[in-house]
Amino acid sequence: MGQLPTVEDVALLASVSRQTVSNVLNTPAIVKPATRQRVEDAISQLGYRQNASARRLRTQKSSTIGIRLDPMVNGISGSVLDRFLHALTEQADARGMRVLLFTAPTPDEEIEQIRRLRDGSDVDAFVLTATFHGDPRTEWLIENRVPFATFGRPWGIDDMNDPQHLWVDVDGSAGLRAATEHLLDGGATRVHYLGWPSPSGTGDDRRRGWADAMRERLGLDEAGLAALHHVTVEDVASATAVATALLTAEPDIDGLVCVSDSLALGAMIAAASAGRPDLPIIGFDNTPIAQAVGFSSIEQSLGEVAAGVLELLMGATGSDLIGRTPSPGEAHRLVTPQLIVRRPHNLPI
Amino acid sequence: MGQLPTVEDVALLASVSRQTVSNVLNTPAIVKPATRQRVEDAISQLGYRQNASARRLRTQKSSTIGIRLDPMVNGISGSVLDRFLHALTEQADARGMRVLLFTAPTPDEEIEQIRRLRDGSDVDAFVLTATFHGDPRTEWLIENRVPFATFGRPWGIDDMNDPQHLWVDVDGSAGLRAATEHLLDGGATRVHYLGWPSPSGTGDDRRRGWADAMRERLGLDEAGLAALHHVTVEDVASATAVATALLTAEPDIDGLVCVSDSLALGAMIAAASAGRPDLPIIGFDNTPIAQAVGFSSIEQSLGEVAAGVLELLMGATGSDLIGRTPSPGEAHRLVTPQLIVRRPHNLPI
DNA sequence: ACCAAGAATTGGAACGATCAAAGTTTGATT
DNA sequence: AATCAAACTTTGATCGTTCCAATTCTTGGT
Repeated sequence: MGQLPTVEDVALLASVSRQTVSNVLNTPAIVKPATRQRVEDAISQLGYRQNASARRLRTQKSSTIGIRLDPMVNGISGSVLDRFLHALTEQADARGMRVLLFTAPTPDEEIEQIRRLRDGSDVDAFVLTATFHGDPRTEWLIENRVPFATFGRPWGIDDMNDPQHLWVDVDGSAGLRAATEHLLDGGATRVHYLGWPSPSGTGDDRRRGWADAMRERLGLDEAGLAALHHVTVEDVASATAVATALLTAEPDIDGLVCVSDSLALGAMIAAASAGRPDLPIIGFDNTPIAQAVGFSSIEQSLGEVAAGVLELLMGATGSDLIGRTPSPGEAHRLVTPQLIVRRPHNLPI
Repeated sequence: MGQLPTVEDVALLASVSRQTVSNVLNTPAIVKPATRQRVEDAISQLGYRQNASARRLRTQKSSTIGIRLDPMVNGISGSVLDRFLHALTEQADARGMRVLLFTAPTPDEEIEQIRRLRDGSDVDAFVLTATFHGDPRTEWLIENRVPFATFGRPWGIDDMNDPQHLWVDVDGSAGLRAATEHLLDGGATRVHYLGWPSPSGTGDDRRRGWADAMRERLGLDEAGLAALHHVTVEDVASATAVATALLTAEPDIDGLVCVSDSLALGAMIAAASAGRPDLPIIGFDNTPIAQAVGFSSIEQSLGEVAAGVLELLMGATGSDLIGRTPSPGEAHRLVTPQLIVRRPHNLPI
């Protein structure tokens, strides 16, 4: 039980050279089947395992993806990043990649961290989350030719189609359209929307899904939409207050779609409190809270997002980082979320 | 902008040898201050960064801690692991360590993953979470001399004081005692407890805090305690049902402490629904849900837990993994959680 | 049988850092 | 001034792997 076996040991046992062992490991196709078998036997007999550090030193690749653990992870929607992380780790593993975490309180310090991890050849590609308008990180990454992909599209109009910026995002608009149409199909006609203050890339996109559905199905104009549109910040208490006012002012409301589960929870509380426990309310993210309290919500398939990110970085089935030249149409991916319908509610009647 | 600079380049610029540069980096104390300064200038002038792979290959250490991303991460308490991960990453970084993620659906597959990461010298210590009674992982790790520490104490009586098993845990008993005493101080006398079915290491420990406080303050005997003790699984809907029954059967209840925020949420819903919106309810974990809905909860200081884990693995201030011989009394750490009091509730009145 | 062309395999060098041991300078002591 | 110890610097070897160029082995056509 002394030293771990090396390629040398395997080669000796299989009566071949180091390089042949290496070939079996890296390019098995060029090794004659009989030889390959002998080497593989030796490998499993010795319990040999490639030394990652040596391999990385030689190849100058780390087979590691870096991702920042968002400090804003708390809050009801925190579990989204969590689930994404899980899916990413799992799928990266299947491609022989590892996921390394780091933290940074600000975008600038994140860039500094990225530089450190990169220069130390600790990480060879990055995944960014929570992109925002005018994000300095993507600019820096492109400029310094660091491979990366983002979960979240860039919210500047020009950047959106930049083939150098690989991104995967969830089609929030489609999600809210589906939610709205679900309510309209159920016979509702006064479906209100509770969203975040504009401008918000994500928020405005989601609102559009609701607005489009309402326009198409009911022929509403902008003024009609504006009358059904309500705004509040991402906070349950504020949402409860706004929704309470809404319910008082608009007693004929028969459906409410929300930009997030937090707002939906606030609305649920307000509805229960106002004696409207059966008002259909739909949230976004399908967080544990939606499951627990029992309201419908729009579920992002984070597995698909993770798969998309890896595909953009590494090609469809590759296990190596792809060069930074995706064909223009292939640099982006929009994943369609799914409406999870829940009834009845669990809040007090 | 061609090659990254190496120690050689730095040495050349500073007119010293490779080794002197290495000494400045690793054991600065033995280098004459003037020389050290010259080397440091050269380093920052060239923007030199140590190559992690080379260093690891030579030293046979990866400076990396592995942690499994729990598949059970969903659920209301999921954010606990999340926050722990964040704290761990941050503090590991301060000690020059990195955190690598992996996943595994079962304990046995987790062991297999650990073996792979270890043999490839990808990771040199592991942090385990969610330990359970008769956990095969800790046994395997001890047997194979893989450095590790767990967040969560071992729930076998023998293992608890094993100096080979480093662990940090939160003193759930102290947390529930504090919560209970807070209610008793406020004048309550009929403080019920809503917990998980026994046996559950964590659950039974938390119950003990409540039971001790009630015994000491009110002189209750076992029968008296049993009458105030209610059980349900970790699920909001079940908790709502049990709490509803409880409120009907025991109208004189004037306080309820719960083993988790999920159960507390269920109880909140039941209380609001039963016309007892002001019944003081206290949860555990201080999840986003407790903040959002507005009930008191017991907060685990995950920063302290992370610090404790690293301290056990690496010594008080070290930046190297410590040998596996902690003094017997120093192998464990129990962190005291803190009661976060919230009023008023945000649920409908 | 012979040879060329391709497939399969080999040994030496290199990746960039640290270790170990030998070499040099410095400063105090006699 | 000579000597010696302590402090610091230098050089060569090494970690385990893959790359590179050279070599040997097959195979099939003439």
